[in-house]
Amino acid sequence: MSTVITRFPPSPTGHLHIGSVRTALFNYLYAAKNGGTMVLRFEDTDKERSKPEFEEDILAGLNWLSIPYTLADNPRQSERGALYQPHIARLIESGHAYEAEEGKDGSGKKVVRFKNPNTTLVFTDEIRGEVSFDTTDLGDFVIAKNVDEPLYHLAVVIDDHEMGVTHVIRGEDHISNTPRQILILEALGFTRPSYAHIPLILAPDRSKLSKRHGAVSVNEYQSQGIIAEALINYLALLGWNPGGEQEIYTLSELENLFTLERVHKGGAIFDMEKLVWFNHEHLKRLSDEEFAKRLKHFRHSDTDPRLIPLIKERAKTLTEAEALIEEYDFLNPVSHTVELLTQNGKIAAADASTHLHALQELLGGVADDDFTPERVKEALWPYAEAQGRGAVLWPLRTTLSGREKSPDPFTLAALLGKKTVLERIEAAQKVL
RNA sequence: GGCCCUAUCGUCUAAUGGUUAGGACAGUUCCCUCUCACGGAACAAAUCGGGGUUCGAAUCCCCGUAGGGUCACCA
Repeated sequence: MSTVITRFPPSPTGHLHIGSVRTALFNYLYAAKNGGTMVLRFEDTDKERSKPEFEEDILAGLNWLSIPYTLADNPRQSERGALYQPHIARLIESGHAYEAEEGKDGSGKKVVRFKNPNTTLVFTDEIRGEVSFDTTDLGDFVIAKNVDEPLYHLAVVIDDHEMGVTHVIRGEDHISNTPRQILILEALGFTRPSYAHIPLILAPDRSKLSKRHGAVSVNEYQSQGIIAEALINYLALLGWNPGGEQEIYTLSELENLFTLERVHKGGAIFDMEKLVWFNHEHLKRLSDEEFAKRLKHFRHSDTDPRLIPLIKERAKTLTEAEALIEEYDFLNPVSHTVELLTQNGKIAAADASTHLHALQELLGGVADDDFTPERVKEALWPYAEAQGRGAVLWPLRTTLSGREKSPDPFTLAALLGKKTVLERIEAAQKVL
């Protein structure tokens, strides 16, 4: 059995699309699982729409996602012209194709058409089983603009053959292209690769996912604070499932589990909320150091390491993390209002003041060099229990944070240090 | 419209002839809790319809219906 070679052949006519990413991922996973490789080439025969910047964008996206690929020799179809010419000539010579004088502009230039044998063609799809077509419906389709320039179907067949592609795994939208390509490939005497057509990713209205439905390029998800691990995990499970009830997978786990047999036949709707859930799960699994690194890369500035655990627990995306950093400015001086300290009057100002005074005394008993959340809690808890936790802890927490919402007061106290804590209590007392 | 593909909770899915049809996201309720977050528990929610085959069908077959894809000198 020959080495498995799969392929990812994007046309550089736009940013790396989320659907393309999943196709690339499935191709990579299949190759990895079977000890093969995925080759990448650019199908840029459409000269008007193909742009170098999109090639770079596609490569950058794959790198960001850590999806490995092998760049083909002469990866651009536009630069492989010499390779196609003999095949076109051979097809004409053998009578499988002919030149036809019918330029649509009436200029008299000649295109090359494939001589359709008008038969029934059956191929086996690894996901769908046998699929049959009557090729008569296709007519004598055009396979080259002229004797030197191949069109998509011809170029694909020749490229796949030259690159030793054994498995063609692509979107369901290519299923009706397959008979044409098999016809050409057999006329050329090439061996048929295995085919697998994976279901499409759908918008919430079940139509093909496109720009009008929101983000479709990986860049956009990246800039929304989605991390690569989460996108990979989510996309892998859209239209495929290894069975069982595990949801969180790493790329290397997926490499071991992937099989085409378990790929679905029906399209799947893209659900941003579930992606965000996966993102939060993967974010929580990052070490504090790694989280800080990602965050730095995302917002281009450092974050106080003491804040990292607090943010990691709360932010579902790096964008949310960024917003939380703005919000969690506890380390800077805070200001107090009576409304805040008394929970809008729910707690009597006099009581709040009394409690703060008592807490001040208790905190004085905690050693400066042992000012941990646990120690602080130990010192204050009995008093809070006795006096009513809400009445005691709310004023303390708002005193320390200056905000309605924040982490708990013990964590904050340890974060700020004993000296600052006592200063803030003083300041709050003055307001009350 | 022709051809092709598909069909389990709102969404992603498990169950490959025998389960009270399971899990996850979202939703609701409750617990934990000074707030936010985390965590825990529970509730609600599905086999597109009709015929077969079978002791037994979400699962196999047929017919409908619905959705999608594709019909370029684009890829």
